[in-house]
Amino acid sequence: MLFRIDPLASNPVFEQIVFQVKTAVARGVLRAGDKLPSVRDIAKDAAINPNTVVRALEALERDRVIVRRQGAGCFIAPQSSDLTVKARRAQLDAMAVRMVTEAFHLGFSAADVRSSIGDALDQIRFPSSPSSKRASS
Amino acid sequence: MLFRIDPLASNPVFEQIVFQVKTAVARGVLRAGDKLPSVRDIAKDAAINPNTVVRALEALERDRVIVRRQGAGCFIAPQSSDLTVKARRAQLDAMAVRMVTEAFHLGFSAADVRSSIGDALDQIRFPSSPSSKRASS
Amino acid sequence: MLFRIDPLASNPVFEQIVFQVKTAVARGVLRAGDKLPSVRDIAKDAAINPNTVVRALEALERDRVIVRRQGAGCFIAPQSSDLTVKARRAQLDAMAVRMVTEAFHLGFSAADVRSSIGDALDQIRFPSSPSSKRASS
Amino acid sequence: MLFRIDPLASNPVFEQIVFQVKTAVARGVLRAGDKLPSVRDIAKDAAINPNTVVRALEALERDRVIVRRQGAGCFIAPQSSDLTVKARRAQLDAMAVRMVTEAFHLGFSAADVRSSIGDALDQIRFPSSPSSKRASS
DNA sequence: GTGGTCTAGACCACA
DNA sequence: GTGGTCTAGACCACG
Repeated sequence: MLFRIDPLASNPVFEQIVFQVKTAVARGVLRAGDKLPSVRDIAKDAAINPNTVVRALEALERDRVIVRRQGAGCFIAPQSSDLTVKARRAQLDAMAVRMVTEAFHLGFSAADVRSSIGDALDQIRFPSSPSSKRASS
Repeated sequence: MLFRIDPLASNPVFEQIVFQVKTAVARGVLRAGDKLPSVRDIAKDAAINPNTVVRALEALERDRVIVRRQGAGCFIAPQSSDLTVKARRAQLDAMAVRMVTEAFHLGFSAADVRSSIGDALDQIRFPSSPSSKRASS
Repeated sequence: MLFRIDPLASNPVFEQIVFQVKTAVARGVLRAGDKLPSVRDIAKDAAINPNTVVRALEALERDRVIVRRQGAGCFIAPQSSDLTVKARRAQLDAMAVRMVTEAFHLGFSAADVRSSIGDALDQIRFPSSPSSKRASS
Repeated sequence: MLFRIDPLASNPVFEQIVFQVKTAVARGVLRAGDKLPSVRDIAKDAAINPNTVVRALEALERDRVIVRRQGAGCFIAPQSSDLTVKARRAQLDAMAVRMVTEAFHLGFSAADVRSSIGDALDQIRFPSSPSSKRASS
């Protein structure tokens, strides 16, 4: 897997990596058990500092997107979350409010927002059982 | 108007102020021409440094949410985006992809996302002329 | 790159920095991707406070002249205006009216103004594609 | 004469007054010897603070656009300047460089700038002898 | 009274 | 090392 790092982007490099892995997982490009390239390979491919790659992997492990096994490498984790339903719901709603507010200030209508969200959802490979209760606790 | 600042939150204090003003405008609590409290008053209310308030107001002026007038105060600006349709659309879509991706990793379904967005949209007071009403969702 | 700061000038120090960077870009001295000196170096060179430099860089980023990347530095951005043609044109015309009016009160003729503008234009390195070549002057 | 004050403008109120007087003179709407309304009339018309009007008149007197006579009122002055040719030329060129630089960063071409300046010049009523030597000293 | 600018010095996040 | 944020306190310009 290759990462496309935009050196002129406003967000940090490590965050770009994190988001690209998350996107790949969400779109089914990466699946549970898949192995990520080594830190040094990622760093060489993307021409970035290995420490930055490590930071990205730490963030991904924190979010339970990957698991890091000593000497073996990093693997995509089966989807799970250790957050409570309430906490997860609060995060989702906060993101929704934020997005909708910014969209308002950009001059978009409610229909515009729904349309954009719809387009984004179409690119995601959701698990077969579409219930919000599948995540743990 | 009062600001609720969480000094322990991960996002910067000045950004919390920015978002709270944007939310108030989007919900119709603040309207074009309304005057914000003075820098000193906001700082005292929120128990933060006046310079931090100034930084928030600078960001709000940059986003055309308020105008700052020396000696007079800060006022909510009439909504007007000088940005290209293309640039605005790109921002909206990026936010949508980001939100949907994060929602996926939190274990939510497409229906959950649509529902959360719908709830958030219900709290916004959009301008009277509903521009592009496209078929969506 | 060195900055020449006049602490006694009527315009703010941070604005002097902003204008000097913009001039350097317009004259081709600085090009897209070029790295600016660090905040601390600029502050030391110009004998001003680092926060003042930061303020200048924030203004330059707002105007899309530079991008700031945490931990990496500040870089000249590729030229790209996300502003509406109408908004940009309004800004240009306002500047023209202002300049011409002030020139009149300084006792200059129309020819003087055109000559001065011509001299200034000769120092700018415009992009290769000469967009709208309208009949003028 | 009435002043149009834009409470949402970025520039100070007193500066708006100054510029409107200068524009009126440059366009021949106001001529040497014409009397301006009293401070209190201007303040009442524009719904602004009398002190702000006084500040504007002081600035206009400093620029030799008007003369203030005790008890008589303010009058448009015959065009003159106490600046040296060199100083005036420097001011003109600085304005030109500034305008051209900003125009560059807005994405305009040299032709665009010349055209905009030409339009602005067409609105000015220059004195019959179009020489830059008519101003004093 | 309002906001605008500048200084000095601290601590944190990113590469 | 880089920039990002915050505090504290000063002085000036505008209404």
